[in-house]
Parts: sequence; structure tokens; C-alpha cells
Amino acid sequence: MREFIGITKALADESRVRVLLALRPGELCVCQITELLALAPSTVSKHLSILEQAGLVLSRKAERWVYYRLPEKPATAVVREALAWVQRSLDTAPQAVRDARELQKILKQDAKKISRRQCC
Amino acid sequence: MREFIGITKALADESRVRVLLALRPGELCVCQITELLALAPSTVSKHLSILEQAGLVLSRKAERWVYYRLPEKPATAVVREALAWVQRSLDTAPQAVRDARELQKILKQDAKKISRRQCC
DNA sequence: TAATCATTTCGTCATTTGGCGAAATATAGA
DNA sequence: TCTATATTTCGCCAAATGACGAAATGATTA
Repeated sequence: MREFIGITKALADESRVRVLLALRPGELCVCQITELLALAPSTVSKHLSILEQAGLVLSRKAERWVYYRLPEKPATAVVREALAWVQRSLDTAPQAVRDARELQKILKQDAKKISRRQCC
Repeated sequence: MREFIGITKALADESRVRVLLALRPGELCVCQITELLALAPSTVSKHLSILEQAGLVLSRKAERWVYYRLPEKPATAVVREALAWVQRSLDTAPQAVRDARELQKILKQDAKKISRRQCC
């Protein structure tokens, strides 16, 4: 029950759900997620830690950046089914589509900046 | 997205999840749910209205009582999958087992009282 | 080493949430 | 009609939540 409520609380916020949808194509660093959500970095960091605590995302640190991703093989069935439910339910939601488009732009911007060894 | 967040917020409280599990065998009136949760009637009423708003339960009024039940044929796929996820995830959770046992007692008590035309 | 940058932690604030009891509403029975 | 009972609505309070900016942390670059 503890785990379950942790997951539902994590899913009970639109910004956090948007992150889960944004991560579908692959991992993103905190600064990219921050730009997508248009929130303060500290706010985004808190959101991500809640998602990670619930087991809904994983993180890895590389150089100066922290990348978050969906767990390819979730630790528990509850988490796996939660993620599947989110994706099925919101796959074509307007917000998800908008975010996917916006994310394209963000990734494209970063591609230029990468030549300067920066993430965002 | 609106509907989805309404559902996750409804699921993000242990009392409300316990109600969904308690309703598996069949409908219950507010006073029975109130006894199970051991909360004030006004609090339980509010919880139930949140669940109903999210589409996770239905209600019917009969005589003096209001009975709540799981939707046999949920209005949307999101709701149907949410309910299925809850049940699968918490089917054998200790709290669910305790509540099922406690519910037996409550129903047995009511059986006696029904001879006096009372619900609880 | 010093400066820079990405991220997290901390403190604060406004809003929401979950709890209660009192009062209102609705229905059944005397 | 009057009373009793079941439920909901309302107003209140304490705790949790989501937002921010400032400061701390960690790692890279100059």
C-alpha cells in the first residue's frame, strides 16, 4: 500500500506526468526538462526526486549533468503497470503532443550548443 | 489530461483506495463505509464525492441511504484501467485483507439491525 | 587554484488537502 | 406533523504540497 500511494501521489501532478510522457523517446537532462516545463530548476528537481522515489524514473550522472529516464525494466509490477497506464491513457493527449513538438525544438537547440560542450 | 489527473488525485489517498477495495464484493452504504474507515461521516462523504467525480464509483439513493458501488461498465478506458490496476496491485495487501475481514463483521452486525429497519 | 555551470537543498510563502463538528437537507416512521 | 436517522454542505484548522529564490554542492574548464 505504501508503494502504491507513493506512485499515485507522484502521478497526481500534471508537471510530473508530463515528464513521464516526455521521457518516452529517451533520457533527458534536468535542464532540458526544466526548459520544457518552464518552471524553476529547483522546482523541477523536486518533481524529479518525487518521481524517482516512486520508482517511476531512474537517473544517471554524466559529467556535469544528470539524466533521467524511464526504467527499461521496472523494479515492480505496480510500477510497470502504472507507467503502461499513463502511456496508454495520455499517448495522444493534446498536452503530450504539444510537449513532444516543443521537445524537438529544445533538442535541436541543444545540438548546436553541444559543440560548445554545453547541455542547455 | 484533466480526467487523468482527476483520477490520480482521487487515488492519491489511502482512505479512498481502501474504499475502492472494499467495494469489490458489492455496493455499500455510506454508513458502512464510515464504520470501516472510522472517520467522521462528513469526511467520508467528501471522499466518496471525490471518487464519484473521478468516475471511479457510482451511487444510488434508496430510501434513507446512499449506496456506492464500482462501475460495472466504466465510462472510459482510463477509469477501467485505473480500477483494474488498483485491484491487481492491492488485491492481497495487508490493509485490504484486514478491511475485508472487518467488513464481514460490519455486514453481520447490520444483518441484525435490518430487522429494525436500519442500515447501520 | 579560481571561476563557471548544472543540480540539489533549504527556507519561505500561498494554495490545497484532509480532518472535524455544526448546521442544513432529505427521507422514513410515529 | 413531529421526530429520528442518513447524508451532505459549510466553515474552520492543521498539515501537506507546489512554487520560488538563495545558498550549498559537485564537477568541469580556464
